[in-house]
Amino acid sequence: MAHNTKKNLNLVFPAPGHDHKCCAMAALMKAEVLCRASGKKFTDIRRRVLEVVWESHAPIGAYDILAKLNRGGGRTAPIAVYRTLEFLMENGLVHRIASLNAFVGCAQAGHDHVAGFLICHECGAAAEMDSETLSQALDSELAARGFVVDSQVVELSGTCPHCCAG
Amino acid sequence: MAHNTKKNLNLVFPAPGHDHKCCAMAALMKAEVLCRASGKKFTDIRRRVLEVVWESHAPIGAYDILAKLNRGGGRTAPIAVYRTLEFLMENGLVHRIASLNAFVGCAQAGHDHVAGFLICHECGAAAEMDSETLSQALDSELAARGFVVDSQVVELSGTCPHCCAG
DNA sequence: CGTACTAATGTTATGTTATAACATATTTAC
DNA sequence: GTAAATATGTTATAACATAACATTAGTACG
Repeated sequence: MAHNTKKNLNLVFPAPGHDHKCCAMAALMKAEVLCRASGKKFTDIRRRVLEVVWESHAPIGAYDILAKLNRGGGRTAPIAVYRTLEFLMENGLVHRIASLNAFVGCAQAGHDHVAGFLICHECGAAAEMDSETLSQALDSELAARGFVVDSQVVELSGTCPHCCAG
Repeated sequence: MAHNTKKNLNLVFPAPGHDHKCCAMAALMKAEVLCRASGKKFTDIRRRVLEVVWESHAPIGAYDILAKLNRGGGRTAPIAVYRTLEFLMENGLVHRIASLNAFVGCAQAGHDHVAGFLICHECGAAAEMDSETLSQALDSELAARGFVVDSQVVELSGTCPHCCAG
């Protein structure tokens, strides 16, 4: 079996000087639209957690999210953050990065994809790697050997293009 | 670029009724040999932790290891387990499974490989997947796009052949 | 041998990540 | 408007991991 992965590795690391407000804004609007479409409630805390997650492209820990929510005197509890993250993950708005115990905004919300991640340990940013073809090929190879995959964690750490150049 | 992954996915889930004593024994002997060869000390606690890890093919948490070390009245502290696991990982005798916060014996100690894991959520067993070719291909595709990989976490969960059959 | 050095382990405390259990409030459907 | 479902609040604790420093056990070399 031959396959060319080139066209499928749809990987995008945002440039250092990009207009990040746009990323965040777009993500929030999309979240709102998606929730509305599926009858889910995009409540205040859900919006605020997602805003915090989208403050950068680097995965952020639950307790760091908590601290940001509570900057200025809030009293939100850890469990509230975890519950909210669970909701956001179930609805494809956030991903968990197991190797970092951290969370990152989903760059392709609404696409119902299986994502892998590239994590730059220089700038901290994580990019989704959309390698559906590769992953499907692997899964079917495995299935042929009797192992049926139903979830995956693929997290590659290294240096991103911008930091390589930097 | 074409590549056939078939011959490289060297994946082995031990059968339910296999003689596990042999697995454990072999792993311990190999550890001893490797340590001797590299001038590292295979001390008592290192041996005992590795024994516990090899009690099964299912990844085990650090605190579960601790509990087993202390069954019968020991007073080993958590840090001792973590230090020991660090040593065992540095020396290629144990792997960490990030998605489970758990540790598993290395099935190919001494080979200096980059491993991925298949984890069965029926029986709990984890098998190393030796897909050097696949991984190298992916890494070079990524390098071509400017991302230089230097470590990876690949953990696929699903149902193993024995549990599929069972 | 013995002493200085390094590696390994012990001890105590604490930091970090995540969830359980139950109460209250808000929304939705009828 | 009330019951049911959903969402959030409150308190406590479980589970995972490391920091800082003391002590012990090997090793190297005079």
